[in-house]
Amino acid sequence: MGTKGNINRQRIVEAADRLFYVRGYNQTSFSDISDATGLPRGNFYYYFKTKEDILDAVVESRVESFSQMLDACMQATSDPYGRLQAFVSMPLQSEQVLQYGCPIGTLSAELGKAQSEHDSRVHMTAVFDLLRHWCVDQFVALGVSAARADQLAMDLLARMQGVVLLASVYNDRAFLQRASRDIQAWLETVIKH
Amino acid sequence: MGTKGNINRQRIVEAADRLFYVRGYNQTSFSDISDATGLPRGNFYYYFKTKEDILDAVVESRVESFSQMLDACMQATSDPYGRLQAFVSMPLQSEQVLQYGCPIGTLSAELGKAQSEHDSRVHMTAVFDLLRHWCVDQFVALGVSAARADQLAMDLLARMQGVVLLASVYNDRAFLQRASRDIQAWLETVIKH
DNA sequence: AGGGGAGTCATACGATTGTCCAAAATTGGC
DNA sequence: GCCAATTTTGGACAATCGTATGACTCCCCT
Repeated sequence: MGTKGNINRQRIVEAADRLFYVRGYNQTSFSDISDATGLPRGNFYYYFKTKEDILDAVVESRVESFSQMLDACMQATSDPYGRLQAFVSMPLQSEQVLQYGCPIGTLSAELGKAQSEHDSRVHMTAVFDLLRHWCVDQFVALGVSAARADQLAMDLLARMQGVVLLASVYNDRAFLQRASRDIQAWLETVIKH
Repeated sequence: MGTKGNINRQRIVEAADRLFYVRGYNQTSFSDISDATGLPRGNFYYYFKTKEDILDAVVESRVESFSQMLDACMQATSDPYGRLQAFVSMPLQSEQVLQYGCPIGTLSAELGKAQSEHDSRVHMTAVFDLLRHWCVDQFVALGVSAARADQLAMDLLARMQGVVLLASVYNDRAFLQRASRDIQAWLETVIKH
């Protein structure tokens, strides 16, 4: 197993991840990734047979990235309510969210459009499922029933997605902060049911 | 002024509108619009100098379309609260929302990505501004202060966007219906402040 | 030390992209 | 029914897209 090989593969995935986020998947060409990495285009096909394979690797990378962030929320406190609070405040700590929106939401919206063949929606539900199940776990730990916990998790994700979308459309940092506080306040009222 | 000219121009805009919604702006080619309309590609450039000009016309068309829908909400009842309820239930009546998401939200997410030159974000804020100001008017008519009305309008739009996004990601009609009812319930608690 | 696989690189392919143009066809005013 | 303006048409354009290939270099293993 080549050690340098995985290094280049990782560089490709990292550059593609950033470019897919900033410019979108369809608007990112192999030349763009080539320019960003310094690697010739022909080299990509040693690691990935097709562009969609790169997308798969990027999605996998984002799953890993969000998984680490959830771990950080877990280690912040042992209180499930505090963990959810930390989760809600997470978009506030990203500088790029206001410019390019949510990495999951915008990519899902893009891949939700009709392609020629593959229905890529399956990919992004994986990332959303990660967050969804984690939220369900927190709500269940707070004594909520499983069915109700799933409803609350969906509501929470929907509210965060909507807030980030509108904040990025209007480039409105103040709204992002205020709406995040409102979500946290809503969480508080929901817990003491 | 040619009468047939405007007919063809309208056909182009209608086909582009549908294709931009179903397949996305960047993924829609001139050939696609040509196939959908039966008009040769060369004819497009008599009415539009560039592809972005077609996008402008499509956005203008969507503004008109949403404006008519708001008028329908206005004529449904004279009660501002009932009008807002009708507005919230609007995504429920669209069959395609579950498949392709919100026509405004998804296009905004796509155009919010970094292009080479033009910052097209200005276009979509126009459509969101239409809904935003209309909601503000309804809240003000209910006796809410202007500043608070704008906050409520942003909250309402954000919640609807988030619900539609997650519902389309999971293709979950039941969630779309339940979450819409929750938004309407939230509206009720907000009004009697 | 040299054979072989892992990894790199330049180049090229056919298809498609947005753009443009110069005729042909159509139209309306007189 | 003629002429000028408007509209239509089909093809050509340079560029770029994702894909593919084959020769090249490097390094490890026996």
